[in-house]
Amino acid sequence: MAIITNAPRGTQDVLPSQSYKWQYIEQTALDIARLHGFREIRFPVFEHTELFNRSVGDTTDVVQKEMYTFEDKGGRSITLRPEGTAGAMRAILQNGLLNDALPLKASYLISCFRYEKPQAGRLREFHQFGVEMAGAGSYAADAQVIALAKAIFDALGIEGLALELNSIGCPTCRAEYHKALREYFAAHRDQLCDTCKGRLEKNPMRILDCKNPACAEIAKGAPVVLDYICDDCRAHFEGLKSNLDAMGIAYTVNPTIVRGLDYYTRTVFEFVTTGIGAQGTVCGGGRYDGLIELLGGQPTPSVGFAMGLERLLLVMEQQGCGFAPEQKCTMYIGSIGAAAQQKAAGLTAALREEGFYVECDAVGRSVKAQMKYADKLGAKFSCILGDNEIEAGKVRVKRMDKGEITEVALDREALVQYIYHNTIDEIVEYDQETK
RNA sequence: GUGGGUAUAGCGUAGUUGGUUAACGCGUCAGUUUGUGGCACUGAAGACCGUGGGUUCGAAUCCCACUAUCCACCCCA
Repeated sequence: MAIITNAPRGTQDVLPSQSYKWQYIEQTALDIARLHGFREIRFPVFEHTELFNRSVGDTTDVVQKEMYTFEDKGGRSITLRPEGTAGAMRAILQNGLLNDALPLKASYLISCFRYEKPQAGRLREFHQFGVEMAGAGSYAADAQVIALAKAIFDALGIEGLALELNSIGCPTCRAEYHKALREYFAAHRDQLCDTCKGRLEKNPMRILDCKNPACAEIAKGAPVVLDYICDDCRAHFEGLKSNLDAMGIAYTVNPTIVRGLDYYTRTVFEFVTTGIGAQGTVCGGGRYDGLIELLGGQPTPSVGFAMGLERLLLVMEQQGCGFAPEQKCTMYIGSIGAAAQQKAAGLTAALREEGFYVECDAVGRSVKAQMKYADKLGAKFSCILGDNEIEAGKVRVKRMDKGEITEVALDREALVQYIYHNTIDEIVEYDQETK
């Protein structure tokens, strides 16, 4: 079969047999966030390019080489969102949401686009769940946001994610630190890799993150941010740590976490795993106290995180986590002949109104083939309607797992009663299991 | 952007000293006597062997290029 074209590079289809996993993850994240007071916000897939240049930072890799940017027919420069925070914050500002009681708490479930080389856990179109908490500058807000991420992982049954924490200070003390770093690395300039030589001027903190063995070795002796942050930033960081301790959330301080987006200040954190390949960051976030002001609003401190849904799914599959199982067909109503087909269609519609998942023949198959199909659907019950049944007003309903056949009156209420009585045991069992 | 692996029906695979109709499993569809699934059996559909060049009498098989995909670097979720 000749297909016109394949899906674009780095994109992925989610097939009907897999979509329930996505629905489960999405619903769980949304629900848990709701318990923490975060309500969903939706905003455009594309924004003015300027928004990302300004907020994400025009020296970052994301902006410099990974954005899907194009000119629309009105001559505007438009960019497919490479992340969620910029758009969410823009929407929050534009709609005046910060005029209500603060903090403003919002969650989002979005697709993002980055022109990168695809790899395990890295796609060109990928999906994120994230939250923003604006108007709360306290370390307590950081702790709550981190606790929410943790709660979502727990609810999904994910284990063993390591929380790594760092503070990169505020713009004032970070300038001090940059200076110290430049001095240190300048002394080792010859041993640095080429990219790091470039980073020396633009963003020396990135050198700390370099995987090149030579750079990593030099970085070991480099000044540590935490030694340079100002008293306020230090107090914030210490407060966060003790708050996490109080909540029983384990973490390690990792001074090399830097984050690739410019808007971060003070707290930065990641939840990482080693089980799904090289792209082990499942969730990343931090504080961005200057972002709203940068976008033209009043100075408003904010925190948030984003988690990669594809990576979350990889971790869950790797760990054998359960997903809410797909709903199986409750009843298959087969038929022989046109009159019976009509009757079956009517009954099917009626039982669907009752909230049952019911199927009937749409192909015109033989009785035997219809039964096979019912079996493939995993139908709990089946029956076959023909002239005899219509005349007698009764139908033989088969319970597929046991093969038992019961004669039931051919009407909506009788069938509902039958289904109810034959599934009540399972409902009770299920309730007991979930208690 | 830089490396390395891979590319044969929907899925998973076989197919080397290059030689006629490209094989197998799963899946799909139909049937195995009259209106009842799972097992078994029979049969059918389904492949321009990634694309384009080249070598050769002859290429799924050898060579080159391209593309896609996977993994890693990089970057990040």
